[in-house]
Amino acid sequence: MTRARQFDREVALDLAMNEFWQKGYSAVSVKSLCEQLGITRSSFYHSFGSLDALFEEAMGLYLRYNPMLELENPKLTAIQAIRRCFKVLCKLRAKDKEHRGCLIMNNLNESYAMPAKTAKSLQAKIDNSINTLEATIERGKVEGLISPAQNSRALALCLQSLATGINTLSMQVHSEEELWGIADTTLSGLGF
Amino acid sequence: MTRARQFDREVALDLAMNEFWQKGYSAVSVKSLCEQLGITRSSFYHSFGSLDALFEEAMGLYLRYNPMLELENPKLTAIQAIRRCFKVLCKLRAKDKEHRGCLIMNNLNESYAMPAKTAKSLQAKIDNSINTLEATIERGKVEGLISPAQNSRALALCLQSLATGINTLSMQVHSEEELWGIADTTLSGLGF
DNA sequence: ATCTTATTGTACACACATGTACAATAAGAT
DNA sequence: ATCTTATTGTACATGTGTGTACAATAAGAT
Repeated sequence: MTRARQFDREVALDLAMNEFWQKGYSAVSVKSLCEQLGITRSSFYHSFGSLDALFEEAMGLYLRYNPMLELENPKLTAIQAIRRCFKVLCKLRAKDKEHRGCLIMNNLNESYAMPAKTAKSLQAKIDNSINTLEATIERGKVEGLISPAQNSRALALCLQSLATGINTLSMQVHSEEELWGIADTTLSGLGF
Repeated sequence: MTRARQFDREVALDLAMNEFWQKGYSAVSVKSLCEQLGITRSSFYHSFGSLDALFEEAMGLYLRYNPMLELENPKLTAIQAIRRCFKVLCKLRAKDKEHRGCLIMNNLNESYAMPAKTAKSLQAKIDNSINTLEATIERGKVEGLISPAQNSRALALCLQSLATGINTLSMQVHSEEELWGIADTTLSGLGF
C-alpha cells in the first residue's frame, strides 16, 4: 500500500524519553535525536509532528511506571497504599544508575522554554498527583484509618512535597535505605 | 587613568540572577543578556569573563538572602532556628509574584548543560545546606532539645527534602498559609 | 505492471549563539 | 597635551538548530 517506516517508533520514543529525563527539555533537539536514531529530520517530523508532541508522548510513556499508580491498588488500605507508593518510589530512584530523579519534576522549571500548552500539560500532571493523594486520604477517612478532623488537602500537599523532595534528593543521595529513611520518618511523623 | 565602564555592573548582575532564576541556566544566553542591558558582547566578556562565571556570581548574590542563614542565628535554639528558617522560606516563596521557586534547586536538573565545574559548585551548595542542617540538629542535641538517639544525618535529609518540596510546590501553590501548613505539619511530625 | 501514498533524502533560507581579534574610544594621571 | 589602559564597537568565522519544500523511493493493493 505505502512505503514502510524504516525505524522502530517505539525505540525512538524510548530514546526520547531518556533524553528528556537525563538532559531536560531544552537540552534536547530534533537534530540530536535524529542523529542518535540515524534518521533524517524529515522522517522525524513526519512521524512525530514536533518535538513538543514527542515530549508529550514521552511523558505518557514515563508515567506508565508511575509509583502513584500504587494508590489505586484496591487490595491495600489508604495508608498501606501511600506507604507502598513511597517505598516503590525510593526503590525506583535508587535503582536508576544515572540518578536522574523524576522526569516530570525535572522539567517543571523548564516550563519557560516550552509552548504554553506543553507547560500546562506538565503542571496538570502535578495537580493530578496532588488530587490523587487527596482522594486517597479521603479514602483513608472512610476506612476509619485517618481522623476526619485532618485537612485532606493540606495532608496531600505534605505528601506531594515529600515525593518532590525525595525525587530531587535522589539525584545526590543514592542509597535506597537513606531515601526510604526520609520517607519512612516523615510518613510516620505525619501519621501514616 | 582608564576609560570608565558605561553600565552598572551591579544592575547587570541583578538582571542575570533574575534571568537564571526565572528561565534557568540553559535558557539564558550572553546575547539576550546583552540586548536587555544595552551593551555589546564585547563589554560583557570583558566584565564577566564568561556566562558560567556570571552564573556563579548570580548564585552568590542569590544566596545572600538564603533562609538557611537563620540557622546560624545565635539568639535562637536549634529548633526555633529551624522553624524560623522554614517560616522565612515560606514567606519568601509566597511573596515572589512570579513564583519562581528556588534558583539553586531549579537549576540542579540543568547540570547536564553546564561545564562540570559549575555543576559541581551547584551540587556543593546543596551538600552544604544538608551539612548546615545536620550541624543545627547536633546543636539541638547539645541543647537537650533533640534526643541523642536520633540520627542527625537522616533528620537533616528529611529537612532538606522538606525544603526542596516547598521550593518546588511554591511554583504551583502560592498561598503562604498553605506553604507554611506543609512546613508546620511536617516539622511537628518530625519533632521540631 | 501500474498506481497510490507514506516515508525518506536533499536542499534552502533563516535564526540564534559563540568566542576571538583588532581597532576606536575616553577617563584620568602625568 | 600626551599617554596609558580598561572599555567599547565592529567584524569575522563558525556552530547549532529550525521548519518547509519538493523530488526520489519503495511497499503493497489493484
